[in-house]
Amino acid sequence: MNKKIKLFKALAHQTRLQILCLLLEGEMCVCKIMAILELPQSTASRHLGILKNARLVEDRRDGTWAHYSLAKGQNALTDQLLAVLGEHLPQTREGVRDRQRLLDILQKRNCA
Amino acid sequence: MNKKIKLFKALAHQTRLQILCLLLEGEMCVCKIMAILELPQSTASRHLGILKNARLVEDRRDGTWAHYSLAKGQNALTDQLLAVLGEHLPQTREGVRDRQRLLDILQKRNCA
DNA sequence: AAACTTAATCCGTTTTTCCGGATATAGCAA
DNA sequence: TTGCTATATCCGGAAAAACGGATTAAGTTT
Repeated sequence: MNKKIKLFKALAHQTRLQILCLLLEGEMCVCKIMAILELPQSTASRHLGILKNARLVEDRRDGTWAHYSLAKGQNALTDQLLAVLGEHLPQTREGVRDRQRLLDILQKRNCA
Repeated sequence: MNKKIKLFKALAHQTRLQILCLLLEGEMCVCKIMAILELPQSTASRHLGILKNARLVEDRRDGTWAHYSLAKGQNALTDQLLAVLGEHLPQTREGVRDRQRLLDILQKRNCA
């Protein structure tokens, strides 16, 4: 499929925008994203796969863990879109709520 | 539906990106878009309706004609996205081809 | 090795989107 | 009025996307 279309299709889903919004805070593993967004494991993994396939995120493997982060600096269009999203997503209702849940989970687990 | 999601869903289709790319050249009526993109009338109208519903374009009526144009200055997110698109779409293979077809049609019809 | 953990993929089902001919609406022209 | 043009909407079917439990794969721990 056309690269640009794949990119915009990847952005056209509530859950995936929420994942990108979380990743604005930094690298995150699949299990944390599942916990914060209350997603079944297969659903979280599938959405991350779509984002990765669209080159919006990239993953780093560490044993059984997969850490995802925003794919900045790879492509001008992607960078510009991520910048625009970074300006608007955190303000949304979902953005604020999800960031609070991230804090809650970090506290409970007592880790960075 | 969520406003932002509707916006990104509207962008997630090849034909609609082509329409936006054409509108970067200025206001355009439905029949010209049909002709350039070789779309059935109902298909062209439907895609324009989706773009309008997402507040990416707006229409101006003049008798039986409907003239569509980019909806700039209405919303910060939309403006930023249109700016990004304006920077990237015209360079694409489809963008170049469609602009040429626009010129061809303007010549044939011998009008501005 | 056996048990456990993390994550990707598979698969059948549901939901959403897309398509375009047919129809409806409204303005214009003869 | 009658006919013509431009556009929107309707409708039934096709295609694509999303869903989540089940399975698989790979790494870790005991």
